[in-house]
Amino acid sequence: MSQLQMFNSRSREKETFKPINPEHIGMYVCGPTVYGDPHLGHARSNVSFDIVFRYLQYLGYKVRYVRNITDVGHLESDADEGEDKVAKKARVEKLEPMEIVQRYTIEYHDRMRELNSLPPSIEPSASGHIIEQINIVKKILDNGYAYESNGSVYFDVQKYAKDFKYGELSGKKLEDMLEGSRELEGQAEKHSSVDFAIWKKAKPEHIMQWDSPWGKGFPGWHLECTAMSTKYLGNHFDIHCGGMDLQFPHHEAEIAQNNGSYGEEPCNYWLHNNMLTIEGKKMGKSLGNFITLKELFDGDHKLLEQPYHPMTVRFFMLQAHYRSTLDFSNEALQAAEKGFSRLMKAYSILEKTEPGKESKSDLNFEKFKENCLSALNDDFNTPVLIAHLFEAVKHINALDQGNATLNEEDLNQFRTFVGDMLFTVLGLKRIDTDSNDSSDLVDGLMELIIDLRTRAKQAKDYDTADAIRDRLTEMNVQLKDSKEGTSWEVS
RNA sequence: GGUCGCGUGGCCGAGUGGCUAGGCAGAGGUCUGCAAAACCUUGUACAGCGGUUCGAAUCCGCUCGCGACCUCCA
Repeated sequence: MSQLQMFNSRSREKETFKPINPEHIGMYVCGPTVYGDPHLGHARSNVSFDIVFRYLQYLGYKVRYVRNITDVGHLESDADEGEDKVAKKARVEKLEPMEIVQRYTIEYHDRMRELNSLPPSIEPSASGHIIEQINIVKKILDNGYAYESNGSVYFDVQKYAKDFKYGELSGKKLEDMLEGSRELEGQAEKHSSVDFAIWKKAKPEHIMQWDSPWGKGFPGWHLECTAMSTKYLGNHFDIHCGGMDLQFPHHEAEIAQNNGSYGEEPCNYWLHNNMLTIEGKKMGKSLGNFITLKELFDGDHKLLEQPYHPMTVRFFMLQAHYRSTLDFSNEALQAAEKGFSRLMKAYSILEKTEPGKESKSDLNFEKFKENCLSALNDDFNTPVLIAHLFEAVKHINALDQGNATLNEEDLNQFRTFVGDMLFTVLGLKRIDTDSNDSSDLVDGLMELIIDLRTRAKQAKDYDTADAIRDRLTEMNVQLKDSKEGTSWEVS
């Protein structure tokens, strides 16, 4: 059996995963800044690392999954200038900042639940860890890697770079960064353009501010993750995840802060998911082409031809590798919708399949299982896993059509394993599209209609039979004739 | 401008020196009164030009095209 390998952004290589503790794993994911509706990009990141969480658990590890809520400190525009995102939204909406935070945190949770992502073990918020953040600032100051300037505290990148390596994660060279930048006239708070704020002085009118040794202020954006990851996972843990766009400056700053305060890097493995594109362009706030999950699920956006079920969206994302860019289009999502439906129908058949006396099938279960797990072990390669599961669909259909049989033991292990892959690891779940969610009355009426049509057919009154079918089609009710009889589905 | 990545069949998307990716669409078939659905079978490919090699979509070089980060974003 292959070992779990993951692509470590830190080394730019796939590495065999070796946990710090043989049983327990610490995993930190950069969560959302809760100042707006969760969008497709949030879903991609969330689903990508939900798979990591799920698979590690499937392998038997006990995983502490910490994912933060950023509710203060994340500034608009330039790294250390501009307004706090949450505060700005609060001003625009004429609400308390914490009302904004509450609203969008709930939105995020609701959407992620619809995507069937598991909640993290701990979900700390930045504003709830001000004391911890102040303590880290103190440590960094004590170690000499930061300086106070006019009530703010800045990380001294050039001094830090003398003792540690800076820029390795994102492949940046400090000289290049210094060369390419110019000092801002009259804004000499920062000694250098490459320095970043770890504590920011608050203007009197700033709504969110706390007392600190340096006066009233608020923490720098990068600091929260250092404070909360070290608090809940220790100074050095296993896996840190986030979007590729966070690699610089956010994660680079985290490494610097961790080194600058505790003298060691935060984690062994850095995992980054790639961006989602819309018509080949990155989806982004500034481009105005982002689609919120609510719009996607409701079909309420000018780019959308129809609503897409959260499970379709999840499956669509899992059909691409998390480190590849994924291009969004109606065509691609509709293809995913059909493929997903086929996969789920096959599992339903597998559930109902009766065991035979002996096994007569082309299925090589051990090989199939190994293929599936090898795919996951190869840096969580869900598209390859899904390809193998579609191979299983062929075997399942063969069982259904009597072209193959499995004895009870073989059938059970096959069914259990396929179910584990689909539901436990990939986190998919079935969509009820057939008569399951309709009322007894509708079921009864449909039974009556189908019976009348069947009688018409038996009497060779095809005009009536076709009229019934056409009228139902107009109402989006599809009749499906088969040897066993006629069933129906709302399309 | 600097740094990095990508270009696979009608569409999406794996693979990364020789061995079928897969899904959707298309084509053919089974079933059916017909159709749909379902199931089975199946064609088309590695941006271009050179090079390395017994052999390259896969390695190297160049060209073209696209994108990302460097500035808020998952």
